Amino acid sequence: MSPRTVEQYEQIRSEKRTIIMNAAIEVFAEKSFQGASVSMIAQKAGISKGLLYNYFKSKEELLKEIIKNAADTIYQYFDPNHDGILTAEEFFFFIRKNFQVVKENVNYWKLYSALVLQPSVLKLIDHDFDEVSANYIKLVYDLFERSGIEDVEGELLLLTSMVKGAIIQYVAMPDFFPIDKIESKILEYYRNKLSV
Amino acid sequence: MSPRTVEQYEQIRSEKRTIIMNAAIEVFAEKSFQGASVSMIAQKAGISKGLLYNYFKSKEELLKEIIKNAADTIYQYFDPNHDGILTAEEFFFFIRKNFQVVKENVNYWKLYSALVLQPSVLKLIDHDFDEVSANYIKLVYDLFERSGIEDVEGELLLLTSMVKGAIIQYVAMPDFFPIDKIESKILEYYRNKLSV
Amino acid sequence: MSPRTVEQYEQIRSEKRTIIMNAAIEVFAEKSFQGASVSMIAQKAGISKGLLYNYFKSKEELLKEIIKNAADTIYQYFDPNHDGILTAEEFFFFIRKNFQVVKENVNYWKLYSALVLQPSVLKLIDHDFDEVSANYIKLVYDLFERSGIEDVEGELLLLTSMVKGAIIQYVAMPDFFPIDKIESKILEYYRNKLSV
Amino acid sequence: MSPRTVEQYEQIRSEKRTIIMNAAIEVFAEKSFQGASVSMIAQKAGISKGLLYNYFKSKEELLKEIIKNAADTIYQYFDPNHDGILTAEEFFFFIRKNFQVVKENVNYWKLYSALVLQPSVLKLIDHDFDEVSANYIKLVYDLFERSGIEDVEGELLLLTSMVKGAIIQYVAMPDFFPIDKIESKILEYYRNKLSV
DNA sequence: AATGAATGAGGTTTCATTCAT
DNA sequence: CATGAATGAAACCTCATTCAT
Repeated sequence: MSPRTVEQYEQIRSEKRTIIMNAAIEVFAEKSFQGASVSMIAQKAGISKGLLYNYFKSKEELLKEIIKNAADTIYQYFDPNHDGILTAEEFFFFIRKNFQVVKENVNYWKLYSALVLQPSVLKLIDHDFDEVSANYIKLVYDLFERSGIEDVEGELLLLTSMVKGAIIQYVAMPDFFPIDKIESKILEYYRNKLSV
Repeated sequence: MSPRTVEQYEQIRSEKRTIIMNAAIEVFAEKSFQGASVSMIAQKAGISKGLLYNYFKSKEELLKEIIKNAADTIYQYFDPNHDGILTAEEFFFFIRKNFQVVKENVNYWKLYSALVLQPSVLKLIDHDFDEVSANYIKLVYDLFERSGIEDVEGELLLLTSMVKGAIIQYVAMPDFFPIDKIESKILEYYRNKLSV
Repeated sequence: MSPRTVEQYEQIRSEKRTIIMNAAIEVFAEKSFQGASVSMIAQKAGISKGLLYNYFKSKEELLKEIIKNAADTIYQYFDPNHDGILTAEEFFFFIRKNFQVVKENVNYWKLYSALVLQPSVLKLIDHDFDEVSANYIKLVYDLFERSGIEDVEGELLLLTSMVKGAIIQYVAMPDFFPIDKIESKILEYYRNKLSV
Repeated sequence: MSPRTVEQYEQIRSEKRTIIMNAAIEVFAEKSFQGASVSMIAQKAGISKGLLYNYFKSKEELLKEIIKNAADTIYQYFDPNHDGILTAEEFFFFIRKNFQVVKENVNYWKLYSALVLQPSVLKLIDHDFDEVSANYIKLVYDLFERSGIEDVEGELLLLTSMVKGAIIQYVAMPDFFPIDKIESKILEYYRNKLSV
């Protein structure tokens, strides 16, 4: 009958936050940020609307936290060794990792892809990850240059287009789009280009 | 002040419909279907809410009509000569036309791209165009096969990914993404493949 | 069947605004700003909650408009002739007018008196009227000085206290507090002081 | 670590009750009864919401207890010697005490003044003190009569108005309103009237 | 005695849609 | 054809209160 300890409370909060955020990712992905209601999210999370507001001070805040949380997770995956050099091997690893992360978080990426197209919501979210992303692009740029590729900028555009196009088609129809096949195809393309 | 003829009336109606639909495309693209209010659309179209409902019986209907109308327009562009054969030249024309259409209707494609990611809204709209699209893919398939390309399916996946990836990046940031450059790059890629 | 003219719409809006504001004054006076719900106000005004928001963009805004509107009305009563001189006669008239205005707008003054005690709400409202009020006090100050009153500041404090005390007691219990009697008493007090 | 005695427990409870009530007075004065949340009060008291409900069974109950507690305290100050006679000296003492009590409990009086204007909340609270108050008025009435004052009722109205007006102005702006000056002024007024 | 997670009713606000004019 | 006032359902959010620990 003694009251819960601070640790117990913290664990409850942390676990419930995760439950809510996961529920929200699902509903946002299905209905879009604006189309999803807080009631739906609470219901999917198995809690009352009121409690959701105990954990997140608004629907907007909930979205921000989801993005922030995902960004933090992805940082870890992609933070390259900071020697400033990206080898061809690392590049292939990066591509594969990229697809793996998407496959493991389809709903998150669906949500994120929709946000990218929605300026009015996009401006709500932090863009810390943009910098990491830009750094990575820079490393790939250097790799392409070192590998004797002529039109480096064009090749980078092609890379981002292929990858983003594959991801968008996959998250739009995860049960039908053959993501593994396109992944192989992209890797194959670069195997030739980077003439390992 | 002679009374207007039936034709005149119909033309007026048709023009106003277009004005409303264009306003709606803009607002939908900016705010998403759910985030856009009928008031905003009416205001942007320069008419009253009531009149909007005179032309479209609901917000949903308005969306459907936009999609249908765009599909009709695009039919015209892409309906190939029905001889069942797509030449390499026609293929290149098709790619170029594709990008041109996107560049001329950025907001429409932004809206459409967002819809593709939103199953709950997507199911509202007609999918007549899907068939045309599938036919076209079939023609490209045949062309690739005829051209001695080995992994035809993989190559098709790569094509749709590159194009969709380019489009999505462009509509997300039309002022910054170098769409012409990626267009050239894609064309170049197929110039090699199709060994014209 | 022809649509309403702009004038007709303006009249409707103007009349309904007044109806809503009057309903709100009553409910605010009875329940306080925070204790009054928009539903109550709409019900008392005989309209739907939604319509209220067509006229006032928030409950706060409604309060502000009430205060502003009242201030404007009261300006007219009290704007003195701008010769910068207040005669004893004018002073008596001012006191009487003051009480009359309160008696004719009990609920408004009840609301206003409560607001004065509530800093968190008070800061929402404009204080344009404060200046007019300060000017008036200045004129009374001069009158008292001209009339040979010794402790002018003390006498001013006494004046505002008597008047405000009378008003507060009256608005708290309008059916029981003998406002006319206290009014006479105050006037009598100054008749002696100003030895007309 | 000997177990606490019943007395110790009760003292602890009593002290905590006081802490909570003081916190509540502050928050009620700042935000009004309806605008203050139980969370704010608990936070200001430095305890949890749950514990607050251990001491007071509802927000309403907390308000009632505050009023009751204050009334009890004030009884002590003002319960006159029960000989049924109020001397002029005692009257002056009463006035001074009155202002002193207000100055020492600004927030309580601010809260109380706001309540007086709010019938819907006012009816929640006990009005035991009203009787004491009425008795006191009676004693003052007698004093005025004995002192040869002509319009006794009018003079009583003036008295309550002056005092309440001074208090209300003071509690509305305690840092600016010169309460000591108006206190002297009122005392002076009665020194003349009661021709001591 | 003490905590804060949890609820649910009810508050404020928005908006698709209808309708009198 | 055209207006915008009006509605009502449903959205977001708050908060007094309860309860397991």
